[in-house]
Amino acid sequence: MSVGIRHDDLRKRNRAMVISAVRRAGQVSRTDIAATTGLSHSTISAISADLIAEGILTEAKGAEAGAARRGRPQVAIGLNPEAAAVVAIVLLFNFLSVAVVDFSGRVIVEERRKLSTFDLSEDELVGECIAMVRRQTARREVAGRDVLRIVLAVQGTTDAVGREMLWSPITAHEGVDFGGRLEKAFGVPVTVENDCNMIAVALRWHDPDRYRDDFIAILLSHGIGMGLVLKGDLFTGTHSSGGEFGHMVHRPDGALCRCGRRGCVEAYAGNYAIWRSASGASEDEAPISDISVDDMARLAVSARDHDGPEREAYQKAGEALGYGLGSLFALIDPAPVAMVGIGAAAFDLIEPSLRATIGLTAGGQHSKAISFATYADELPLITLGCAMRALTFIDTEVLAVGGQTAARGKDVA
Amino acid sequence: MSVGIRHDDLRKRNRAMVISAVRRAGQVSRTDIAATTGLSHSTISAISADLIAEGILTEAKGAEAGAARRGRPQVAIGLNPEAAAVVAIVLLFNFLSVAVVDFSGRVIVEERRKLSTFDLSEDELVGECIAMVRRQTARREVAGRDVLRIVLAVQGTTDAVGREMLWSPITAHEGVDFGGRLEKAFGVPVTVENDCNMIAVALRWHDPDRYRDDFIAILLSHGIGMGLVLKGDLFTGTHSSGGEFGHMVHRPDGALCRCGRRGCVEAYAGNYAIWRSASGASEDEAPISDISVDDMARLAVSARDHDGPEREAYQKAGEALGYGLGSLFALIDPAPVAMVGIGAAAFDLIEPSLRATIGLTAGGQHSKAISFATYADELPLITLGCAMRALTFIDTEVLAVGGQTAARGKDVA
DNA sequence: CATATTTTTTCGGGGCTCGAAAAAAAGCCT
DNA sequence: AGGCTTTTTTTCGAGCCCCGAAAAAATATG
Repeated sequence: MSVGIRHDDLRKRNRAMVISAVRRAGQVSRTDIAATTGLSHSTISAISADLIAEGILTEAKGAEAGAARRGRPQVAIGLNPEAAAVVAIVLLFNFLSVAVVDFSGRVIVEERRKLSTFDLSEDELVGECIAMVRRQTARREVAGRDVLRIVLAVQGTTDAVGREMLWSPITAHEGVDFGGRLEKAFGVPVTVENDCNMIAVALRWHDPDRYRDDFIAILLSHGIGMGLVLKGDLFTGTHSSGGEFGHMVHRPDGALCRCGRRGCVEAYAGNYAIWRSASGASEDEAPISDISVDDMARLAVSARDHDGPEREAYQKAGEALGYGLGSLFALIDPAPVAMVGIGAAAFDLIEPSLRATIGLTAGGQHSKAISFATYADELPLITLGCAMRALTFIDTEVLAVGGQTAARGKDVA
Repeated sequence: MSVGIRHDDLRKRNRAMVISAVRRAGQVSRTDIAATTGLSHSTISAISADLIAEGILTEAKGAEAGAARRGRPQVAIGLNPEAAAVVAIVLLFNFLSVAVVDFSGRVIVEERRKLSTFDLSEDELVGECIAMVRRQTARREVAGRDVLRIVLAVQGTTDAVGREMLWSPITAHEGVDFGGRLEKAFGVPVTVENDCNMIAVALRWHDPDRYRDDFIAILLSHGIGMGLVLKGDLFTGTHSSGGEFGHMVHRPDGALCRCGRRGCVEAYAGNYAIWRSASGASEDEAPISDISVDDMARLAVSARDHDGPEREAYQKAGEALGYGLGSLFALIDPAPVAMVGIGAAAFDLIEPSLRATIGLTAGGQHSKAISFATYADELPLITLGCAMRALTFIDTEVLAVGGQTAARGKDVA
């Protein structure tokens, strides 16, 4: 807002522009970069020469597209996979995974493991993360790679600056400073992010045509989470990761929610809520926490098979989601929706009542035009989101250091 | 996202930075500008010399602050009031006002008038606006001023680019192209904005300490509107002005709303809803539209005087607003709230149930810390918002033309 | 093998910001 | 009163950066 733009910022920004153009396109010619950035050919030539000299980009001479057009052929520029590496940590209920990703976004090594998150002390929880990162970065496939950044995604709320996990359903501990503790352990910048926000980030890279400037990712699992991209930017709260769609109020004084309050969307549409409803239990009954993916899959099969409380439970979930989305759309206007997670595998059971309900709301005008897509497995998306977030951070920091100094360390060797 | 930053944009941006620094501060020295923008003294000196030469800024030699400090005294720089003028049009239910405002933000002339908006044809509605603008800009106080921009605020939804009024409670006509038609009439850029959004813009200028980066303005009048500022930017929907807080769903299948749907917040908290509820009418009864400000004032007096349906009606309104805010806060985190309009004059009747209710929601954690302020009269705020929006537009356009060309027309004479 | 075509690099020019030094405009002190 | 100190503002040269035009490079075509 108040900070002016210095003369040397200019190069910085334009370098960032070039890197991000290459990251988006994969392989591009200088001419194309000039076209998409609006900068002149001479500028692009100078900047890309620098970036190649610094080992950030590479000319891909092999594998000519062979368009066999007249004139000097374009030379494709791509990201140098060895320019850097990042670590993506995903911490969910009873589950931890770590992936090491190269500068071009390819996963080099990965580990996934179950663990009882709720039984661990705060130190143990952080320690498990650190241990797995150490184990994976020590593998020989990673040897020689410079890990420049770590991003950890966790269920629950995080602070807006990515330092702490404020609250999470995976543990009773609150305000865990994952950022600080991982930074101390590894000496590289670390941010902590909400899992659904990372899903949203991932979708943009996964399918940029569908998920461009405005869309919604809703995670249907034990709880209900949301990641929101508006006007091209990830939406976060003013202090926290925000976007607690699952805790918008569906019915005042309604069903008991895992959060201890009543009537939240999640208290109707979370796995535990569907399960509770299907089993005929009272809405006042405390949510249970150990419903497996297989349990939910069987429940869906049963609901598809015959009419009954199971089917009705899904229908109620659809209603809650429909009213919630209706209210959300009243605020932001309708946008494409991605349904992610095990609940998305039962979206056929949810969709009819969801669409019917959303049509009753102001935000759901043109409800037929609202498009839903489903992604049953959230983990790959969360990992991808973490990786891309880490990489784009680097993209705008490599540039900052770059230029004359070229003090990126590893390249000197 | 994709557009690079050219070399000549640099001056443009820094000129804009200087102008906006002056607009915020009113009267500032070059040294202060250098401090707030982070640019060097030499740059500020050069830019401010240009802007003064172009008649955009002026040195205020008179009225020395007289701090009597040692050293060369600062010379205060301010906006040149005669550099330009803008027009603020406010179109509400049965009401129209036009103000002409100078470059420094002072109102030069103003007219307010009642008219039966609902009985007018589309052409008449636009015609009334044009006529009043012509009348006011023709007054001798405005003589010689160059009107560079017009902003019209209207109740209801507008499109995100500020061209059309999409829907409004003040008329049955939809999709009225106020932007295009006013531009044709006056030959200057025109944008159409939502009234509550302009209230939010105004609050930032009215009380920048309280309303800085994140806050909510809620208009409590016949209907319920909202203007939202998040992370320093006015929040709008993806396609429309968005922020239809009044049409978030409070109770599924609940009270009949003016919009024809059921259970909206507005159907409990709008004037017509409070009136309906206080008069003991069914929630299914069609909303009436002719409740005067005086009627509502009397209703509030009666509610304060004795327990009964009047008081209960306000309490229900507070509940609806509380659940609505709770859901909103779940998405964006709590933020300061401004209650605006005639309903704000009865906020004492609403507040207890509102606070109690919001405390029941996930978004309402720390509900005691949420601060409310009230502004009973919305019109001055809407006018101020339009004016400031128009002026800040000019600030970033004057600069674009400025520089060597100096083709700002009027100055040449 | 010369020509046409397209991409990329080179080169000079014009702008912009910055830091340092100079100039300007006071108050302070002897 | 006059020189000194302090603070603000302007001036000036240096260093970058981007752009446009022209040159160079690399390939298909005839």
